[in-house]
Amino acid sequence: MADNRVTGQEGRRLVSTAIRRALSAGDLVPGQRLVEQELSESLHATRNCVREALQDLAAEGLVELVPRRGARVRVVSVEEAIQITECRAALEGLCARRAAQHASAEQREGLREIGARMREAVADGDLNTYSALNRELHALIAEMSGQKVAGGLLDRLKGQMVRYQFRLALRPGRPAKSLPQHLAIIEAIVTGDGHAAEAAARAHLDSVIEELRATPVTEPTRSATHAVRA
Amino acid sequence: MADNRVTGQEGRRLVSTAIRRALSAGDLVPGQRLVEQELSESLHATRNCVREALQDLAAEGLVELVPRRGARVRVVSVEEAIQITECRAALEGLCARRAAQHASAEQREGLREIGARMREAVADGDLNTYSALNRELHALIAEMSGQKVAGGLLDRLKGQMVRYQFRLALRPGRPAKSLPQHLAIIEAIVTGDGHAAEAAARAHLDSVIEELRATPVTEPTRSATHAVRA
DNA sequence: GTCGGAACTATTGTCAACAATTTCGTCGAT
DNA sequence: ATCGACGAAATTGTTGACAATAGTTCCGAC
Repeated sequence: MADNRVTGQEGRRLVSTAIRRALSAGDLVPGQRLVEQELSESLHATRNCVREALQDLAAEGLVELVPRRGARVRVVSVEEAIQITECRAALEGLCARRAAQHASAEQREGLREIGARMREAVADGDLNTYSALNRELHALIAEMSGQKVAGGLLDRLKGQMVRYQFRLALRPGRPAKSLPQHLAIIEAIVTGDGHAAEAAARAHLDSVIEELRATPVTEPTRSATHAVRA
Repeated sequence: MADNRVTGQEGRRLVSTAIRRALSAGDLVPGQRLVEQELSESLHATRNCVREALQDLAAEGLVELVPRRGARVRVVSVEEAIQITECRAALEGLCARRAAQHASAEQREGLREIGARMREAVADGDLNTYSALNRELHALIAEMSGQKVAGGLLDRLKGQMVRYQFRLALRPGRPAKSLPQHLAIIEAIVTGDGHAAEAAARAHLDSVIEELRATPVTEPTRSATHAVRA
């Protein structure tokens, strides 16, 4: 099984997840070219696989596909990141409201637990755990709301934000600011106050927007030709 | 140029728009199979074109792509249509608010004009015109808001609703109910009252949800194999 | 008559070679 | 030195044939 090239629709999925991973790991930077042959060699897949995987990623808004000129990692400007977050505010507000309205007792208990663990993580200064809990919280709220459509849209939007989310989480003082916001969302949902839950979710993401506004402009990063690890 | 088959990325676009059109015209019903060869013949395109177009449509949520089993027109349940409309409410609320906040004087004037024409169309009982103005209004608000991301998501969501939108517009008494709602949205945006604009947009779509709830269940429509006109 | 299975058909998936296009470097003229 | 034209290399796009799979029909045994 040394150089058995991956193929078919399975390979297509493998290739796209490999690129996705490389993207969120920072191995691929925005603007970077994605050459089909290079990828097919480094990932041991057929060019066809790679091609189709790139189409999928383009449909998700992760790469930009210019005809006859190949694929690039899509550059998400700060302005666009702000707009994405505004959409997230609207959609997560919806999810929070619905979650508050009809969540089971166990689900509410689960929320409370995540809140407690978040408090702990921040107290311990454990950024990684806090970041993971953050994702877990937002995902749980989306699931609790029963809003599958909104959940799908949110996944999409978050996928396009990987770079910024990474950057924001590392900001000094960020956890101290976001923790109470998260706790407020949890409190409102547990209490069953839909209106408050929506307001809290919106307030949280408005704060993220504030943070984004203070983001230094990113240089267009034209070069950086490097491979994706298999 | 009788049977010069369309090809390439241009053909891909042509095929996908042809299918889109057939879909919203009702020539293709939910659940219907889309066989690559049939389509390539009726649309004078290569199978490759059709294949790629189908991928695009699947990415937009218009068709369902089952591996080794081909493409079908995706069936959108009433429940899902409701969820889609809830997302629309959240996103159009955002757009209305932003439009109210920073729209130019000419844009506000344009809104007012659409409102007047809507009134006329309803008074004349001209359903087609009213329906067209409806789409125009929503599109204009999205554009005025400057929210490109939200606009893109909304286009996507509306695309999945074609069948229901068609059905709802024909409902007796529907225009009489929706006209004042549309006028309220316009009024709030023209006035510059973001909060009211958001509330009005939401109220409008909540009313659409009410209407959807009163929709009879659609039969799964399994058969109906018919061609797409070129 | 019904069930199971075997051939057959219809349909999608894959590939490798070829075509077309862009990009980059080189060379010559001004 | 700068600019433009030309050509070579790199890269994407396209095609048609073939492989693999799902669906269907038909036949025979019980």
